[in-house]
Amino acid sequence: MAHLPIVQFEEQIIRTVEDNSVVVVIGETGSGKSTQLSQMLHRHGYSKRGIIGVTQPRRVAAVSVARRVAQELGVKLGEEVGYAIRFEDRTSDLTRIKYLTDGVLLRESLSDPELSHYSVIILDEAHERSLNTDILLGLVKRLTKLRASNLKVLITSATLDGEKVSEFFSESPILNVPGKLYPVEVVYSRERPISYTESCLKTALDIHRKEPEGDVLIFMTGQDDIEKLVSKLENKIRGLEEGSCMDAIILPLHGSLPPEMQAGYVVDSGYVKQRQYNPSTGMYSLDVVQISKVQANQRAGRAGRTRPGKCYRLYPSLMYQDELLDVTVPEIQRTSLAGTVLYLKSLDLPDIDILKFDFLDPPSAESLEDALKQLYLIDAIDENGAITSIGRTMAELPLEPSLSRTLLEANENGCLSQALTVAAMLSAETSLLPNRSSKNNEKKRKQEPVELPTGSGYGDHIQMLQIYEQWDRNGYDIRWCRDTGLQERGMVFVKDVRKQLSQIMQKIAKGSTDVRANRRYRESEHDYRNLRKALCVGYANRLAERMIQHNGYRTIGFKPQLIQVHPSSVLKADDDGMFPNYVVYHELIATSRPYMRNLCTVEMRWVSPIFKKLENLDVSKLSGGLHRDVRNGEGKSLELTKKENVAARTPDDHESRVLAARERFLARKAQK
DNA sequence: GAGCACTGC
Repeated sequence: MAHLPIVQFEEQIIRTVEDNSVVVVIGETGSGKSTQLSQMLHRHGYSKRGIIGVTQPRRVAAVSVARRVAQELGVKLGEEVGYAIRFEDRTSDLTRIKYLTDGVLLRESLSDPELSHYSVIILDEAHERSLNTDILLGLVKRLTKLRASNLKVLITSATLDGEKVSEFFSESPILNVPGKLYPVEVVYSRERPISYTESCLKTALDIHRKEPEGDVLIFMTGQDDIEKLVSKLENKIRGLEEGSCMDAIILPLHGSLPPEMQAGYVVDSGYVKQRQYNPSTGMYSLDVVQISKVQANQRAGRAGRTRPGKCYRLYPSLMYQDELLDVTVPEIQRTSLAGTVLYLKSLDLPDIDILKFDFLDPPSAESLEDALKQLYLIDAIDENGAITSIGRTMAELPLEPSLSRTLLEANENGCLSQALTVAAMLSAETSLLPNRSSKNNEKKRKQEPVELPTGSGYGDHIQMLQIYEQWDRNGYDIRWCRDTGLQERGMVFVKDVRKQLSQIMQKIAKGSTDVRANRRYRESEHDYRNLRKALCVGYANRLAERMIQHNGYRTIGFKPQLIQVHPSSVLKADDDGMFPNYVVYHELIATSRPYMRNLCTVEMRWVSPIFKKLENLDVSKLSGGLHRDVRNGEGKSLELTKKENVAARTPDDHESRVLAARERFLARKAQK
């Protein structure tokens, strides 16, 4: 510990914390800030009146840092030093230093908005600007005013961008702690890369042949490119003259492969694949974009962890200086905010105007209005933007709003156990299903793979339900997952999520519900009608309508977009080559084309309430009066038209009602 | 024959 650079600053740090309620600590990799700050404050008595909480963006970090600190203090993990991550709370009444993911701290603040158990909150790795960290920054800022006398806040960041955070916390002091990196020499390319994979290949081979021995770490944008480069490198290295240079081992490193690597050389392509959300179309896209200067410096830093290193940037230094953004666009500006807005609404902050919530980097008004619109469509807020009792209950569930809403509806519907399974399966996100085209899978397995259910023609949600039920029938045997090619780790995660959701739902429903996974399939229900109905209510903000005489769909409720069924979907066209008229989708994603991923067929008659709601939608009212003064009159006349229309309807004729509502909706759209 | 980068409750 004594060798960590931060230790020599202890006195200065404590003095600054004593005099200020917020302190920004800039410390590069290896400074020891994650393990030492908490211990320093503990030594100086800050853990006497409350817990010292340290947040981390990732679970592994929370666990490993807690373990280290417990070891350094010579205490048993879970006693004075503990951690809390989803599914795992290793703290006790003795705990004085608590490491936790920032998601867990957000959950805690739902039941304890002033975070009164804590005397100190350290937001670690704030430079990563994860969505949860950004929400916490805003909440903690409020707390420093509410609890000025008994709360200390430390924000740590690895970059030199501390001024902005300091400004946000009304000019709080910034402390700089040097890191423990070895020098890294940066080499730029003379020209911009034409094909960055080709440049990677060439540079890696050059390093291998000409530079002294060492490991090479290459930063690329995706699994596909990585796998291609690995096979190309293998071929080239094999082709090199024997004895002309050292042998090389080539290892792919991406999402599904856990280990962290040190390196002597870094090759930085200058690009990253980034996911971003477009609030006007409701669509995500995955784009290869230039990295920021911060990212470039972090990549270079990876060369200097264990000894001096070298970083090859496959782009000219002018491009670094003039084109790369200083910092990465924070996640809060790249994601759908429905969940975030619902969370904030459920906190009942006195300054209710979500559009004016104090974010370090505020998301666009458009993005917030999109979130409000979506929440309105699924009944989480009313037409004035106030949170409903449904919305309150939804916020208690660790799910995105559409799935929370589905669970509540399913609970009314008598199909909760099924909905729990679907919600848990979708929480796993990274595809659990075997990739049919993957050559490896087919070669590896000698015997015929076990056939998986295909959703009975109702789509991917139903397929997920059927798969999980089949696993249940097989006694949750992990070998069954292996035989069917399902992701084993992923399925275990689903089981954990399902258990957690079941417990919360039982609490909400006061224990009167049956959440057993095997409850439904023993009965004779084959059309999954109630479940699909519940999904239609939960996904009211994600509805698509098939175009006439056409197999493409049009999104409803967004700027209309032509979208296709994703090729990975189990939903196939019927015997006439047609898809169903209406579907709800889990996600819109533009890759080579705009696609809907994970869909469920719904019936026309269930869709009419959605059109009705869209018809009544007035975003200016939802956003708590932002434009209310200007549009007041217009809003009133619209109310009248709506009532007349309701009166004129024949209640029985569902189809014509849907069509009429749809027509009005489209007409209104065209007027705008 | 077209594909999903990370992470979290």
